[in-house]
Amino acid sequence: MKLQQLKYLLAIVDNGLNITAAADRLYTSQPGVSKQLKLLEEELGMQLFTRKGKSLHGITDAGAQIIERARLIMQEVDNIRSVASDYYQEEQGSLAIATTHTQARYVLPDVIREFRSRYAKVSLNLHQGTSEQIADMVAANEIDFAIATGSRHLFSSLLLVPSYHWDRKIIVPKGHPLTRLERKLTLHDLAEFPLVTYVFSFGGQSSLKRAFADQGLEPDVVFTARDADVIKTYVRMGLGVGIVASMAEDCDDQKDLTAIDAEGLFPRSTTWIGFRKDVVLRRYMLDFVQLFAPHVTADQIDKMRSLRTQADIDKLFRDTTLPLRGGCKDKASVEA
Amino acid sequence: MKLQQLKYLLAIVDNGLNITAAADRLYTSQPGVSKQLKLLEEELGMQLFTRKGKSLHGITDAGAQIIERARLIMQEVDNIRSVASDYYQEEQGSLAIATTHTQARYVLPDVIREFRSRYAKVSLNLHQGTSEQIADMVAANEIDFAIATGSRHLFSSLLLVPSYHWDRKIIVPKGHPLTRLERKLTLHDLAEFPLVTYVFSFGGQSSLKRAFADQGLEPDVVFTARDADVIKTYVRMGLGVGIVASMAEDCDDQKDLTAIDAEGLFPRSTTWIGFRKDVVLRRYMLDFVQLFAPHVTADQIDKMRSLRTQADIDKLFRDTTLPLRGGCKDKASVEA
DNA sequence: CGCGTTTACGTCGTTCGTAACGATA
DNA sequence: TATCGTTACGAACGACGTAAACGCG
Repeated sequence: MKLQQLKYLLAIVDNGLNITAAADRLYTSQPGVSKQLKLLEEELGMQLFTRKGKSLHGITDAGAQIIERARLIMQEVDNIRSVASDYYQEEQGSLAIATTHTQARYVLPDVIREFRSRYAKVSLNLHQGTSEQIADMVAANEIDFAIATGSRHLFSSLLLVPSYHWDRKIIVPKGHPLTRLERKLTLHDLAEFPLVTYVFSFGGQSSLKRAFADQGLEPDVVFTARDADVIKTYVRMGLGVGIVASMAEDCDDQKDLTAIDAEGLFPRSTTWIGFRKDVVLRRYMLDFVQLFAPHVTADQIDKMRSLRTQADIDKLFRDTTLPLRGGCKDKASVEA
Repeated sequence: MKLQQLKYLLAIVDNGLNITAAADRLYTSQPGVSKQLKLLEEELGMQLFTRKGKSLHGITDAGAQIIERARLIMQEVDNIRSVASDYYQEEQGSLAIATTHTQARYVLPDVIREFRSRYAKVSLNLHQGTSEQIADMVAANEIDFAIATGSRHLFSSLLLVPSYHWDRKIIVPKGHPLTRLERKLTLHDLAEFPLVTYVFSFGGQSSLKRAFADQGLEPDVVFTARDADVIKTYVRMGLGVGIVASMAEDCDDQKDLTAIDAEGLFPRSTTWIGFRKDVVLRRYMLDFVQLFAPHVTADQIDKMRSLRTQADIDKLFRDTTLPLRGGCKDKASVEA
């Protein structure tokens, strides 16, 4: 048995049992891949795949178990390389992050600026998508970190570190009736207006819709989008009242928009950063987590290296209070 | 990186960082091993070992992590072979069992006879030793199953399946005063006589000594041995009263010895069979467990394949009542 | 006949064992 | 000088890629 045979095996599986496609992906010749598979099957004394003529057509029961273990092996091979690289070239490597628009647009810029200044040689890859798309990238082992809100059920193969809380903000054009409200805004007030908010992808059941329903209200959602910038654009057009994540409030918006704090109106959300249980975290990766979730102590970061279950993580952060993230830092002008 | 390099690496570590010894163990040349280590270190870009002159003298920090992962990889390689072998040659393989004398001499013969008749082609290796020696064999990954009583703290890397309970039996020469006792035997009665029993290797603190101490008694242990046959021999010589595991009562003993049930005098013991968490169990191994612990159902056996923590095992057997093992099957004659 | 796999074969790089050399205590 | 590791080198082996054949739809 050779590591290369296992690598080829996984490539075949990951390319729909098409040896030619696997060979292309591996930048090698098709007969070579074919031969190594044959050799592996001969050594193990069994067929890993069922055949239909010459083509591979399915995976045998034992084959499935073997493939699973082969994945584990290749993962550990990567981990060995990681440990070694971390040792002799702390500063070099790559970091792939998958996240949603809100994080990528409003939260990560500061984090990434700081990270880049510290690790100029680490190449960064930011992948953006819905929670489901992020989960797919996780499953394909294409990313190092996933950052999202809620949707924990989609990410059971990751360890999730809770990073911060956030509330919603109501975005309206300047001079909108809601800005003249003397008292605290209520859901009833909101239900009076057409609403513009996120496509309900995160959190499964929309916590937003439920908040209205709990008060017997049915909101008039006239438009949904996946990102706050689009929502704001339509709010500017007067299409309706925007409901966005508090981080999505931009200081620049204040020229023509007013953000109203919606703290308490909707359940508070928690954003987490997650990484695969079975992957070695390099130094710069740990530092990234700490930059993203600054409340995490150096001690906690070091302990994370060895933890392998979500229960361990939960225990580690049990007594930690998460920060609450707002949007525009210039508080005075927001109030004005 | 090649699997062979990892294999060589582990051989070096397991032979006290002596490359020559590792090469001998691997049935290959010393320069070959040396070279592959060099290549591995070059590929990883770091030293796995510290050197003193040319000799290896220690393991670097990162090296230790890498060695650990290499072990995992080689284990999974073995597991892949196991899965394959189980698939195409159910009947062939080997089975190494480490256990104490009592099991090997009195309990396993029946189990192994049955096992051999079912799997004639599986080569059996029975290793005998104290709990500590068994633990060493487990650590060296030399055995498939460990069977012992108590001593759970020594076997945290194994999953332990509780198999049966047993009490002690008191062994005396025929016509001994204790055989003429009209009432139930007590510890006070026993404390009157010199005692012959096991070396206190299993269970750490001797539960036997404690039982006496709890009643303010100090037993006069005149002789200890590691196995019941030796104890019986000395009981026959009139050295003292023997205290042995109930399984150690042999029907043949009745010619010149009398066994007295000591149920209730000492805490009941539980014998378990354990296997490494990280090893694939082959069909014949599962069958062996079932032969050894017949109260385990086929369903439970199948589930064991996927369980990986002791808590899972405990849960699986929570509602199972263990059998109580005695010695000589011919009850009537024992009473006589 | 197109698609995908297997077979055949020449080339090239790697591994292996032997033998000689080097370093250490 | 005994022990242990490295270097050197020729032989054997294995992996790779190209070209051609095969089997299936």
